[in-house]
Amino acid sequence: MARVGLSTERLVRAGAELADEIGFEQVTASELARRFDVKVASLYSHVKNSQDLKTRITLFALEELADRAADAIAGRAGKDALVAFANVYRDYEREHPGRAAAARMRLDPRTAAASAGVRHAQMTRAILRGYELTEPDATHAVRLLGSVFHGYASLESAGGFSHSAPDSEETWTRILDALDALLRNWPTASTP
Amino acid sequence: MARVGLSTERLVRAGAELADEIGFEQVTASELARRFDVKVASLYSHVKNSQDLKTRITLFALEELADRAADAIAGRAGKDALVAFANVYRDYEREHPGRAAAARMRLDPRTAAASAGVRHAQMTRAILRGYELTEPDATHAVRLLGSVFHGYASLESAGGFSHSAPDSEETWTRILDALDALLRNWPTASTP
DNA sequence: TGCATTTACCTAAAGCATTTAGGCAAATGC
DNA sequence: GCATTTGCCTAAATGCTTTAGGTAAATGCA
Repeated sequence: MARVGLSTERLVRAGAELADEIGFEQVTASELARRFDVKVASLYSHVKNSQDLKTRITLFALEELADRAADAIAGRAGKDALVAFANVYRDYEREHPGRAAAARMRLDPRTAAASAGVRHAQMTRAILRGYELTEPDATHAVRLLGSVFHGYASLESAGGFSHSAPDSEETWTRILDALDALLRNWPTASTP
Repeated sequence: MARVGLSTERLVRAGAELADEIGFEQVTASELARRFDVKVASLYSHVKNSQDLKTRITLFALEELADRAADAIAGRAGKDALVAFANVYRDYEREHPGRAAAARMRLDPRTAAASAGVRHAQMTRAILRGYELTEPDATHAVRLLGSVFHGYASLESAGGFSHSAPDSEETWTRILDALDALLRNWPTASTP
């Protein structure tokens, strides 16, 4: 019985690739075992169960995404940083749709708190250094940006903006313009 | 053999309730059959398959949500309409988390085009009548609002904003203030 | 090198969800 | 009151998940 050389690491990476190919929801232990030409039960020495596998793929995607974002914002500030940062999310969605879907998966609070998710929030806050926001407005803005990036990627990948003018590319640019303008001129109080 | 009185309609409604109780992802034909105290195979006279059931729950949720939104914006305009409209989404998420998750499920393009999803887009556009936006800016703004509502609900339900100050309620209010300000002052061109 | 231990993958089996085929009894229509 | 339709059934195949226990390959140490 030849050994294939399974490991948690290899399973997670292969799982991420599989997600990009067939969709994150479709990633199963069975399919993954098939890819490695191995019996399903063999995976259970490396991952606790199917849920554990998916969680690890999510954590992997969050890390990868955070690394890319960190690269993108290094040496940039203001709108330049905002655009570079935002484009990381959008590009990741296009390049790795399965991993991006994984990155949107709900994690239990403890796992989430120990994930690269916190790096994402920190980087978003760093972007805001280029704008003059003080607490608690900075936090509100972090949450707004997170919502927009998350929501836009999700809707766009669901095909929400395709087959209608103007094209999604154009909208994305204009949304970033709008967010930049908003951050430079964040309203201080409710204006009914 | 007593007849329970299954129908597609009843299955979908019960499926929606089940989703709110145990989560949309956890809704299965088996669990639904259990609720009706009926054998699983019996469901297959009323829905094509498990995917069909989920799709119908999604369509149902989209309709219900669109009806609520229509009620909310009737007789309102400007920021008043924007806030009422946005709150429908947020309240629905809290009141019916499973249905809200269903409403976020990816539909195939043909099904989506025939769904209440188009009403949502139309209503969002109607909201913008209170602001002075011309095409293509109105479309960009529709997409931005969709992204924010979608993204915020998704992140909030995933617990993204809990256990940290300021509370989510406060952020939501301030985000709506910000969106209102942005729509009243939508940037016309790129401002580097 | 030779043997013991650990490790990696295996077979077997049970549990549960999905789906189809075919049957019987209850409801419906004439 | 009988024929037809309809609703729910049983039975069975398929596939994914998970655990238990076995065997052979790799590793380590004398």
